[in-house]
Amino acid sequence: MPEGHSVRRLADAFVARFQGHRVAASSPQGRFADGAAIIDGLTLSQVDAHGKQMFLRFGNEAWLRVHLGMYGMWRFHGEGLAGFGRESVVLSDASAPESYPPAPVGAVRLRLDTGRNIADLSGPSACVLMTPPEHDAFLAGLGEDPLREDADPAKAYAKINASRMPIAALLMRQDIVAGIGNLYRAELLFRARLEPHKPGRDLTRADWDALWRDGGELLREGVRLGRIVCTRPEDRPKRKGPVRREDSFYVAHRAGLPCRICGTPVRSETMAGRMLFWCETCQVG
DNA sequence: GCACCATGGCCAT
DNA sequence: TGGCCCTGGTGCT
Repeated sequence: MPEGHSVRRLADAFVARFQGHRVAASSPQGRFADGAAIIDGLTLSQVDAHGKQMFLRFGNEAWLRVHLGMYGMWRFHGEGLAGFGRESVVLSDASAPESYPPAPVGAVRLRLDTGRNIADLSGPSACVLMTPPEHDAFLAGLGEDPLREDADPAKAYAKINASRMPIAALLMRQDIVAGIGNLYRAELLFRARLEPHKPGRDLTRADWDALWRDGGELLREGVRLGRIVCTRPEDRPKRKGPVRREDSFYVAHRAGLPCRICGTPVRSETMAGRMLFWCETCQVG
Protein backbone atom coordinates (compact mmCIF):
# COMPACT_ATOMS: atom_id res chain seq x y z
CA MET A 1 0.00 0.00 0.00
CA PRO A 2 2.74 2.36 -0.89
CA GLU A 3 2.92 6.05 -1.41
CA GLY A 4 6.31 7.68 -0.95
CA HIS A 5 6.34 7.43 2.83
CA SER A 6 6.10 3.60 2.78
CA VAL A 7 8.93 3.28 0.29
CA ARG A 8 11.13 5.46 2.47
CA ARG A 9 10.42 3.26 5.48
CA LEU A 10 11.27 0.16 3.49
CA ALA A 11 14.52 1.73 2.37
CA ASP A 12 15.32 2.50 6.01
CA ALA A 13 14.77 -1.16 6.90
CA PHE A 14 17.17 -2.26 4.15
CA VAL A 15 19.81 0.23 5.29
CA ALA A 16 19.53 -1.01 8.86
CA ARG A 17 19.56 -4.76 8.27
CA PHE A 18 20.85 -5.53 4.76
CA GLN A 19 23.21 -2.81 3.56
CA GLY A 20 26.84 -3.91 3.81
CA HIS A 21 25.89 -7.58 3.93
CA ARG A 22 26.47 -10.27 1.35
CA VAL A 23 23.12 -11.69 0.37
CA ALA A 24 21.96 -14.95 -1.04
CA ALA A 25 19.42 -14.12 -3.75
CA SER A 26 16.82 -16.50 -5.10
CA SER A 27 13.45 -16.50 -6.78
CA PRO A 28 11.22 -19.08 -5.08
CA GLN A 29 8.42 -18.26 -7.50
CA GLY A 30 10.82 -18.54 -10.44
CA ARG A 31 9.90 -15.42 -12.35
CA PHE A 32 13.10 -13.61 -11.37
CA ALA A 33 15.44 -16.59 -11.44
CA ASP A 34 17.83 -15.08 -13.99
CA GLY A 35 18.08 -11.77 -12.16
CA ALA A 36 18.50 -13.41 -8.77
CA ALA A 37 21.39 -15.50 -10.13
CA ILE A 38 23.20 -12.32 -11.17
CA ILE A 39 23.09 -10.68 -7.73
CA ASP A 40 23.39 -13.89 -5.69
CA GLY A 41 26.38 -13.64 -3.33
CA LEU A 42 27.01 -9.93 -3.93
CA THR A 43 27.05 -7.29 -1.20
CA LEU A 44 24.17 -4.83 -0.94
CA SER A 45 26.17 -1.64 -1.28
CA GLN A 46 23.59 1.15 -1.56
CA VAL A 47 19.91 1.78 -0.88
CA ASP A 48 17.94 4.61 -2.40
CA ALA A 49 14.29 5.65 -2.30
CA HIS A 50 12.95 8.07 -4.88
CA GLY A 51 9.20 8.59 -4.87
CA LYS A 52 7.55 5.20 -5.11
CA GLN A 53 10.68 3.59 -6.53
CA MET A 54 13.31 1.81 -4.46
CA PHE A 55 16.77 1.05 -5.77
CA LEU A 56 19.14 -1.52 -4.30
CA ARG A 57 22.72 -1.61 -5.55
CA PHE A 58 24.60 -4.91 -5.51
CA GLY A 59 28.36 -4.74 -5.83
CA ASN A 60 29.26 -1.89 -8.15
CA GLU A 61 27.48 -2.72 -11.34
CA ALA A 62 23.97 -3.98 -10.62
CA TRP A 63 21.03 -1.80 -9.63
CA LEU A 64 17.76 -3.46 -8.74
CA ARG A 65 14.68 -1.30 -9.25
CA VAL A 66 11.58 -2.31 -7.31
CA HIS A 67 8.15 -0.76 -7.64
CA LEU A 68 5.45 -2.32 -5.51
CA GLY A 69 2.50 -1.09 -7.52
CA MET A 70 -0.89 -1.76 -6.00
CA TYR A 71 -0.27 -5.27 -4.69
CA GLY A 72 3.42 -5.58 -4.08
CA MET A 73 4.88 -6.07 -0.63
CA TRP A 74 8.08 -6.86 1.21
CA ARG A 75 7.78 -9.42 3.99
CA PHE A 76 10.72 -9.45 6.37
CA HIS A 77 11.84 -12.22 8.67
CA GLY A 78 14.63 -12.02 11.17
CA GLU A 79 16.26 -10.23 14.01
CA GLY A 80 16.23 -6.58 14.90
CA LEU A 81 13.49 -5.41 12.61
CA ALA A 82 11.12 -4.23 15.32
CA GLY A 83 10.13 -0.66 14.65
CA PHE A 84 10.04 -1.11 10.91
CA GLY A 85 6.62 -2.71 11.00
CA ARG A 86 3.28 -1.61 9.61
CA GLU A 87 2.00 -1.03 6.13
CA SER A 88 3.86 -2.94 3.46
CA VAL A 89 6.52 -4.04 5.93
CA VAL A 90 5.38 -7.30 7.45
CA LEU A 91 7.61 -8.84 10.06
CA SER A 92 7.96 -12.17 11.75
CA ASP A 93 10.40 -13.07 14.49
CA ALA A 94 12.44 -15.88 13.06
CA SER A 95 15.25 -15.72 15.56
CA ALA A 96 14.64 -19.31 16.64
CA PRO A 97 17.17 -21.35 14.62
CA GLU A 98 14.75 -24.11 13.72
CA SER A 99 12.45 -21.59 12.04
CA TYR A 100 15.17 -20.06 9.84
CA PRO A 101 14.90 -19.83 6.97
CA PRO A 102 11.09 -19.75 6.95
CA ALA A 103 9.20 -21.09 3.97
CA PRO A 104 8.17 -18.43 1.44
CA VAL A 105 4.60 -17.22 1.85
CA GLY A 106 2.73 -16.96 -1.44
CA ALA A 107 4.42 -16.14 -4.73
CA VAL A 108 7.80 -14.75 -3.72
CA ARG A 109 9.49 -13.14 -6.73
CA LEU A 110 12.74 -12.44 -4.91
CA ARG A 111 14.24 -13.54 -1.61
CA LEU A 112 17.29 -11.77 -0.17
CA ASP A 113 18.92 -13.57 2.75
CA THR A 114 21.87 -12.34 4.82
CA GLY A 115 21.78 -15.37 7.10
CA ARG A 116 20.18 -13.31 9.85
CA ASN A 117 17.53 -11.41 7.94
CA ILE A 118 15.33 -12.28 5.01
CA ALA A 119 13.41 -9.95 2.71
CA ASP A 120 10.74 -11.56 0.52
CA LEU A 121 9.29 -9.56 -2.35
CA SER A 122 5.91 -10.56 -3.74
CA GLY A 123 3.53 -9.03 -6.27
CA PRO A 124 5.67 -6.12 -7.43
CA SER A 125 4.79 -4.25 -10.61
CA ALA A 126 8.51 -3.86 -11.29
CA CYS A 127 11.54 -5.90 -10.20
CA VAL A 128 14.26 -5.31 -12.77
CA LEU A 129 18.03 -5.14 -12.90
CA MET A 130 19.62 -2.10 -14.45
CA THR A 131 23.15 -1.10 -15.38
CA PRO A 132 24.48 2.13 -13.83
CA PRO A 133 23.78 4.11 -17.04
CA GLU A 134 20.24 2.72 -17.17
CA HIS A 135 19.78 3.65 -13.52
CA ASP A 136 20.95 7.21 -14.20
CA ALA A 137 18.60 7.54 -17.14
CA PHE A 138 15.67 6.25 -15.13
CA LEU A 139 16.35 8.69 -12.28
CA ALA A 140 16.49 11.54 -14.77
CA GLY A 141 12.89 10.81 -15.73
CA LEU A 142 11.56 10.92 -12.18
CA GLY A 143 10.02 14.03 -10.68
CA GLU A 144 10.84 15.83 -7.46
CA ASP A 145 10.43 13.86 -4.23
CA PRO A 146 9.42 16.08 -1.27
CA LEU A 147 11.16 13.62 1.08
CA ARG A 148 14.53 14.12 -0.56
CA GLU A 149 17.06 16.75 0.46
CA ASP A 150 18.10 17.21 -3.15
CA ALA A 151 14.58 17.95 -4.41
CA ASP A 152 13.99 21.16 -6.35
CA PRO A 153 10.35 22.29 -6.15
CA ALA A 154 10.98 24.94 -8.81
CA LYS A 155 11.52 22.21 -11.40
CA ALA A 156 8.13 20.71 -10.58
CA TYR A 157 6.43 24.09 -10.68
CA ALA A 158 7.86 24.82 -14.12
CA LYS A 159 6.10 21.71 -15.47
CA ILE A 160 2.86 22.40 -13.58
CA ASN A 161 2.70 26.02 -14.61
CA ALA A 162 3.10 25.02 -18.26
CA SER A 163 0.19 22.59 -18.27
CA ARG A 164 -3.54 22.88 -18.80
CA MET A 165 -4.10 19.59 -17.02
CA PRO A 166 -6.01 19.74 -13.71
CA ILE A 167 -3.77 20.14 -10.70
CA ALA A 168 -5.24 16.92 -9.27
CA ALA A 169 -3.93 15.01 -12.29
CA LEU A 170 -0.56 16.75 -12.29
CA LEU A 171 0.09 15.91 -8.63
CA MET A 172 -0.18 12.21 -9.48
CA ARG A 173 2.35 12.35 -12.30
CA GLN A 174 5.52 10.73 -11.05
CA ASP A 175 7.61 12.55 -13.66
CA ILE A 176 6.61 15.83 -11.96
CA VAL A 177 6.22 15.02 -8.26
CA ALA A 178 7.50 11.65 -7.11
CA GLY A 179 5.86 9.89 -4.19
CA ILE A 180 2.37 11.44 -4.12
CA GLY A 181 -0.46 8.95 -4.65
CA ASN A 182 -4.23 9.08 -4.71
CA LEU A 183 -4.71 9.66 -0.98
CA TYR A 184 -2.11 12.38 -0.52
CA ARG A 185 -3.25 14.25 -3.63
CA ALA A 186 -6.83 14.44 -2.44
CA GLU A 187 -5.83 15.46 1.08
CA LEU A 188 -3.20 17.98 0.02
CA LEU A 189 -5.65 19.74 -2.25
CA PHE A 190 -8.24 19.84 0.52
CA ARG A 191 -5.77 21.24 3.05
CA ALA A 192 -4.72 23.86 0.50
CA ARG A 193 -8.39 24.68 -0.27
CA LEU A 194 -7.62 24.24 -3.97
CA GLU A 195 -10.25 23.18 -6.50
CA PRO A 196 -8.91 19.91 -7.99
CA HIS A 197 -9.88 20.78 -11.58
CA LYS A 198 -7.92 24.03 -11.53
CA PRO A 199 -5.48 23.97 -14.46
CA GLY A 200 -1.84 23.75 -13.48
CA ARG A 201 -1.06 26.92 -15.41
CA ASP A 202 -3.42 28.86 -13.11
CA LEU A 203 -1.57 27.79 -9.97
CA THR A 204 0.45 30.66 -8.52
CA ARG A 205 3.96 30.15 -7.26
CA ALA A 206 2.68 30.91 -3.76
CA ASP A 207 0.00 28.20 -4.17
CA TRP A 208 2.67 25.75 -5.22
CA ASP A 209 5.12 26.64 -2.48
CA ALA A 210 2.44 26.07 0.15
CA LEU A 211 1.40 22.77 -1.46
CA TRP A 212 5.01 21.57 -1.64
CA ARG A 213 5.72 22.50 1.96
CA ASP A 214 2.57 20.81 3.23
CA GLY A 215 3.30 17.73 1.13
CA GLY A 216 6.74 17.42 2.67
CA GLU A 217 5.30 17.72 6.17
CA LEU A 218 2.57 15.13 5.56
CA LEU A 219 4.99 12.68 3.96
CA ARG A 220 7.48 13.03 6.82
CA GLU A 221 4.66 12.45 9.27
CA GLY A 222 3.73 9.38 7.23
CA VAL A 223 7.29 8.08 7.49
CA ARG A 224 7.23 8.65 11.24
CA LEU A 225 3.84 7.00 11.84
CA GLY A 226 4.07 4.30 9.19
CA ARG A 227 0.68 5.34 7.85
CA ILE A 228 -1.09 8.26 6.26
CA VAL A 229 -2.72 10.71 8.67
CA CYS A 230 -3.85 13.98 7.11
CA THR A 231 -6.36 15.47 9.54
CA ARG A 232 -5.23 18.14 11.97
CA PRO A 233 -5.93 17.28 15.63
CA GLU A 234 -8.58 20.02 15.90
CA ASP A 235 -10.49 18.58 12.94
CA ARG A 236 -10.95 15.02 14.22
CA PRO A 237 -12.67 13.50 17.25
CA LYS A 238 -10.76 13.87 20.50
CA ARG A 239 -9.65 10.48 21.71
CA LYS A 240 -6.60 8.79 23.13
CA GLY A 241 -4.32 6.43 21.29
CA PRO A 242 -3.45 6.20 17.59
CA VAL A 243 -5.62 8.12 15.16
CA ARG A 244 -8.26 5.78 13.79
CA ARG A 245 -8.20 5.10 10.08
CA GLU A 246 -11.65 6.64 9.63
CA ASP A 247 -10.44 9.83 11.34
CA SER A 248 -7.28 10.14 9.24
CA PHE A 249 -8.67 11.79 6.12
CA TYR A 250 -10.61 14.90 5.22
CA VAL A 251 -12.04 13.68 1.91
CA ALA A 252 -10.29 10.49 0.76
CA HIS A 253 -12.69 7.53 0.86
CA ARG A 254 -15.36 9.81 2.33
CA ALA A 255 -17.64 10.24 -0.70
CA GLY A 256 -21.10 11.30 0.43
CA LEU A 257 -20.05 11.82 4.06
CA PRO A 258 -20.21 15.34 5.48
CA CYS A 259 -17.11 17.50 5.11
CA ARG A 260 -15.33 17.77 8.48
CA ILE A 261 -15.20 21.55 8.12
CA CYS A 262 -18.47 22.64 6.51
CA GLY A 263 -20.73 19.56 6.43
CA THR A 264 -21.22 19.54 2.66
CA PRO A 265 -21.29 15.96 1.32
CA VAL A 266 -17.87 15.03 -0.06
CA ARG A 267 -17.88 14.69 -3.83
CA SER A 268 -16.14 12.05 -5.88
CA GLU A 269 -15.50 11.33 -9.52
CA THR A 270 -13.12 9.31 -11.64
CA MET A 271 -10.20 11.31 -12.98
CA ALA A 272 -7.76 9.54 -15.28
CA GLY A 273 -8.85 6.18 -13.94
CA ARG A 274 -8.47 7.03 -10.26
CA MET A 275 -11.11 8.14 -7.77
CA LEU A 276 -10.90 11.79 -6.85
CA PHE A 277 -12.46 13.15 -3.64
CA TRP A 278 -13.06 16.79 -2.75
CA CYS A 279 -15.35 19.30 -1.01
CA GLU A 280 -16.90 21.72 -3.45
CA THR A 281 -17.62 24.23 -0.70
CA CYS A 282 -14.20 24.34 0.95
CA GLN A 283 -12.06 23.90 -2.16
CA VAL A 284 -12.74 26.98 -4.22
CA GLY A 285 -9.20 28.38 -4.57
C1' DG B 1 -15.95 -18.30 3.44
C1' DC B 2 -16.10 -15.21 -0.23
C1' DA B 3 -16.72 -11.24 -3.37
C1' DC B 4 -15.09 -7.04 -4.02
C1' DC B 5 -12.12 -3.19 -3.71
C1' DA B 6 -7.62 -0.53 -3.45
C1' DT B 7 -2.75 4.04 -1.61
C1' DG B 8 0.06 2.17 -9.44
C1' DG B 9 1.50 2.07 -13.54
C1' DC B 10 2.27 -0.30 -17.80
C1' DC B 11 0.57 -1.75 -22.13
C1' DA B 12 -2.69 -3.00 -25.91
C1' DT B 13 -6.37 -1.11 -28.19
C1' DT C 1 -10.45 2.91 -21.89
C1' DG C 2 -9.77 -1.42 -20.00
C1' DG C 3 -6.94 -5.50 -18.73
C1' DC C 4 -3.21 -7.00 -16.02
C1' DC C 5 -0.23 -7.87 -12.00
C1' DC C 6 -2.01 -11.20 -8.23
C1' DT C 7 -1.94 -9.16 -2.38
C1' DG C 8 -4.43 -7.81 1.91
C1' DG C 9 -8.34 -5.62 4.11
C1' DT C 10 -13.10 -5.06 4.49
C1' DG C 11 -17.72 -6.15 4.82
C1' DC C 12 -21.09 -9.15 3.48
C1' DT C 13 -23.16 -13.74 4.11
